[in-house]
Amino acid sequence: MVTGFSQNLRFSESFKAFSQMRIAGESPTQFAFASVIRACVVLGSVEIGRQLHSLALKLGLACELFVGSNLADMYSKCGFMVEACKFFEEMPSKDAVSWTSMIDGYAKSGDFEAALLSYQRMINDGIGVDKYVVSSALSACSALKACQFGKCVHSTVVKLGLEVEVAVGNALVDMYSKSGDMESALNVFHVHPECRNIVSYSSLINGYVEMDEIEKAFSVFVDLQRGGGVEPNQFTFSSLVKACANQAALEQGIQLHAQVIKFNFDRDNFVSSVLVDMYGKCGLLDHSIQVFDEIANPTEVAWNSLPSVFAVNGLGNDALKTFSRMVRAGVKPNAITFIILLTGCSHSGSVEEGLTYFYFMEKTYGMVPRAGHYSCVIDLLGRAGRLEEAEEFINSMPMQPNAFGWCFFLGACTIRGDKEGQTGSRKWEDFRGVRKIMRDGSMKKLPGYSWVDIGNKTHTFGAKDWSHPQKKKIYEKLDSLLDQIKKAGYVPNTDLVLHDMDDNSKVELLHHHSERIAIAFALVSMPGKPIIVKKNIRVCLDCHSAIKYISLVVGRKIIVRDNTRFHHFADGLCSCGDY
DNA sequence: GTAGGGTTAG
Repeated sequence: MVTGFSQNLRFSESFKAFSQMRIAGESPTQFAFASVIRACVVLGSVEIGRQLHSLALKLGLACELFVGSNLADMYSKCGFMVEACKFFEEMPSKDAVSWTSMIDGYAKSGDFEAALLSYQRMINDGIGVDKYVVSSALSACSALKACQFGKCVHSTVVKLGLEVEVAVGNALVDMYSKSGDMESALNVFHVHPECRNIVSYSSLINGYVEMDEIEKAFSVFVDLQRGGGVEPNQFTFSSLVKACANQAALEQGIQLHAQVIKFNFDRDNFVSSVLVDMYGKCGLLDHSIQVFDEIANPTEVAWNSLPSVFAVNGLGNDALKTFSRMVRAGVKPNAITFIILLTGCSHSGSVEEGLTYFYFMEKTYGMVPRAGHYSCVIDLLGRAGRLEEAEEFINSMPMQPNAFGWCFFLGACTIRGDKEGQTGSRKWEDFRGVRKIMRDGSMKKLPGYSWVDIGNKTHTFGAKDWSHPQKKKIYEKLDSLLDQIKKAGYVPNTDLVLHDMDDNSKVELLHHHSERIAIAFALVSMPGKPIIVKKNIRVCLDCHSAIKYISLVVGRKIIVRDNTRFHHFADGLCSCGDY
């Protein structure tokens, strides 16, 4: 805050000095020009920048290297890439600094391919790279997870001996972490101790969090404080709290929250947003609301985190109310806001309301719905059993549904017993595209597993490979539960098992889904208390039905948090209303 | 004059 203010003051002074220079009739040097142009970037004023540009043209200084580079940088940093590019192309001589401005400008505007193309062009033009250029290029590689390109940049870095530069080392660690190549990330980290600082530590942590390697993320955190003697910062905490949100690891989440307060990062919007998310995903809505209410000026992301936890907990109405609050607060919703609202409506079965929001986003906010929004509408109609309308909707779409859209539609068809014949062969033709998208990695296909916390220990159960000291007892419990729920009216639904096998084996496989194993374990080891089971993928329809019966026959409250939402089972019913 | 890490979604 103070730095920002004094910086602004400094730049106001530089404007003043520049005007006095003009009034006195002295002609400014290209360096004086460069410094006032930089002031425009800090003050975010492209208007003054444009005036300086025309003045520079008048004085014949616009072609000077320093003035030119700074003008290109000014346009790109203010987000005017078209003008930056036009000006840059006309510059008679370009150096590493002016190229860096362009590479960085493209990266900041989200066009990472253009950033890397610029880097390539620069090399082809024979301009020597420096630490600034490679850092910018590596950061574009990170965003694209372009590990191959990143490795080429890495070899250039090694050739020029730039790895000892802290920012370059950090950029390398981050590039490998984001590409999921943790081995290479660790390698850079270990080979260059001079690059071990809070930035590279945070990149490593974040890499592990993205790979769902939570324990490794936490061990880096411990190492950072103990061995590294480095203080964690807001970046470190936002990654770690996110890990807790992903895993619904409440105990660790609470401990991190305490440290966030201790280190004074509780005013950071990033950290607060993810704390709201973490508490919501652990089922503690009151805590989410409390953390949110303490945020002084919530950004649109912070605003989004609240309705999203309402939505996953099946409170679609509260999500919509929060949206109204957001609008009243004068915060402009973004594309994700509408995904959240549509999801909330879809999970609570509010079809008409959802459709209203879908049309409202374009009419009122001029936001053109993307494939993701269309997918939500497919889900909205599909879950409500309005399959024909869903199909009409798909046919009326200006683009092909994405993988989510197809999965929602096919899921709804399966649940409603609408099989291939009725769905139409054309659709199944298109469905092949889904597999392709899944192979591309834009959708994760994970092996399913469940986990349950008993005391301070987390017990994990996979569908096939798992071992547990109390395995025998758990299987006995599972068998007796199956008998009990069958007597209560449960009928196994084997339609959902895609594997080609006989029906008995299918029942067996369903019966041993990880969430049921986890519930059986919780029942034998934790009498009396409500059971909270967490699962990394969606609960299947058969398990959903089985758990309803289990809650009935054992008379216990069972909460299952899957990857999309919470299911509160009690007395043979679920809070999701089977949506 | 130019450079490095984090948040919300299906």
